[in-house]
Amino acid sequence: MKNYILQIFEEASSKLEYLKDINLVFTVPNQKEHGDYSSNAALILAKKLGRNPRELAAEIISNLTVDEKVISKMEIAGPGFINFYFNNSATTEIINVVLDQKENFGKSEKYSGKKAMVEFVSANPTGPLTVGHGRNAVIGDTVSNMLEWIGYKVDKEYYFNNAGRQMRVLGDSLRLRYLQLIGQNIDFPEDYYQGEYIVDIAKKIYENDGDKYKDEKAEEFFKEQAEKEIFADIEKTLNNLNIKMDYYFNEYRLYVDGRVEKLLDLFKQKNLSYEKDGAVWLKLSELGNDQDKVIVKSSGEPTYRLPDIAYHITKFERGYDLMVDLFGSDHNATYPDVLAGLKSLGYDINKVKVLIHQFVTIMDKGEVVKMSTRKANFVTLDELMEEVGADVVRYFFIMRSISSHLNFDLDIAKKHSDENPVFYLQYAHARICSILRMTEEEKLELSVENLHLLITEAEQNILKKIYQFEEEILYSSENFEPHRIANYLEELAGLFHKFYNECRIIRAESKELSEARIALVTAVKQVLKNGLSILGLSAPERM
RNA sequence: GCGCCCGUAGCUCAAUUGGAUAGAGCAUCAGCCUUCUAAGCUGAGGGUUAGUGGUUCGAGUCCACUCGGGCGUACCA
Repeated sequence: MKNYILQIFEEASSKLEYLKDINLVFTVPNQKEHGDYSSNAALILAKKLGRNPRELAAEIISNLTVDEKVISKMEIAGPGFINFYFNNSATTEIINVVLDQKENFGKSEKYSGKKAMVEFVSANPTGPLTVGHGRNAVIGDTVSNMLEWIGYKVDKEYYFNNAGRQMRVLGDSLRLRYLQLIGQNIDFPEDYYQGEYIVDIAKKIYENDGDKYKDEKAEEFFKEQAEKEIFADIEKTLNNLNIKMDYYFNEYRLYVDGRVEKLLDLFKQKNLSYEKDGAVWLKLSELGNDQDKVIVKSSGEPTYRLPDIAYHITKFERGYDLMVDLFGSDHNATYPDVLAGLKSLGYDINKVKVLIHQFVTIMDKGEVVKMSTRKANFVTLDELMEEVGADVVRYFFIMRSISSHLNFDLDIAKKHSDENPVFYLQYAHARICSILRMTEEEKLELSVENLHLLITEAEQNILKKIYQFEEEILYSSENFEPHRIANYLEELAGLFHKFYNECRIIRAESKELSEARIALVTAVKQVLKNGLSILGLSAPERM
């Protein structure tokens, strides 16, 4: 429908040159009395051209050539909006489209042929994924799905670092737990990893090999064991969340391949770095940032900036048209340095989209739970999923805009309550499945022969909503706003539930109407299913 | 101090380049199942969009300042 209006505006623009000067936007008005779609073009042009907006609106309307079978009415309203009203017979056409395209309905080709990478989770293997990581994981996976729906070929990548002090402390934490286990009296330092999972790994080693490693001096063995076990655990958690990474990228590789060293040379060569106090600094202040930052410490060890820039260079070299980085807000100070570094080397940083999501606040029994992997007072994602299920967890994490803080109330989530919005969506799907099972028994069949019978307000509202599906996905995806899809689905489910309460499907006024309504609810079912799959949720046939 | 994000109904949150009368869910109250799943539907109450000023035909949205909260502000990542 929107495309139709856009088309007639484009036709008119050959006569009205000024229509080419603005970005045409058609919105669905809040008030039903304001029509099905609305344009504010005349208002915007009025300012530009210094003319009366209502006059302009009249001029635009008189230059639009419309098919009366599609649009029943156009009118000027308020200060100069142009409102469009659609014919009922035109709206039912969407049912045929849905039934024809099935699981592809809503997809767009706009970015087909383009490659995107979404880098997310990227937690170092120092402990199980927590609820805190969950939001990152779910947003990243959903954004990946969305980009695929608008045509991108998407790779999902997990970047990690298994070197450095963090990991040494981790390895040593495991070693001490192991020694405790075989009977040695050892003080466990306070600033070591306190989590029970370390003890579990130690037990596993002990059960397999006894005290074989009691004299193991090298930290390497324990570090490797810890990393291996923790990574296996992380992958299992992601798998439980229905997330499959395409690649795991180890920062270490950047050193082995000599990329870090090469980059350092390049900065030096381009006179973008200098030495001071025994460290190497990047001239970020010359590149428009606040201050210069260290890229190699006086100890000779690079800071994260150097490998991070080198890592992003590999992304460019791998030919991605779009690179999405997803971080929690605790990283919001780091990425400008990386981007500035890339830009100084001539890379097009418009291709890099950095998404920052705000933190999850965990509420338990009315109190805020402070999270720290080191101190081990966290709730793991697995624990949460065991209590409420993966669908609920996924939904909770994307139902709010990513720039909003998210309150995760464990008490409510654990209740497995009927009030949960996920169930509302899934219930609509299950309800339709149930109806369709019964129509079979009643020997009623789907038919698109009499769709013109779908004239009630409840039916028309559903049809218009379905029309908006593709544009909603496109808008949400281009703007990286997964929560909008959840909102859309809640609205569609709501319109269906309302329809269900007002209209009979089996034993409607006529057999023809029944069969047209079967076509309608089959279409709704398909759209719900498609939307749920973008969100990575199941579409149950029974509840 | 400085940077980023946020402040909308009792609570959790929505709200297409700035658009028309700011919407949902929960909670509260009142209704709807001998008829396709009541995990549903209908109705009621609930708001100076933190505050002040500005920009304009029009501001929850943009600008300035104030207040309040989160995250940063490392030779940690």
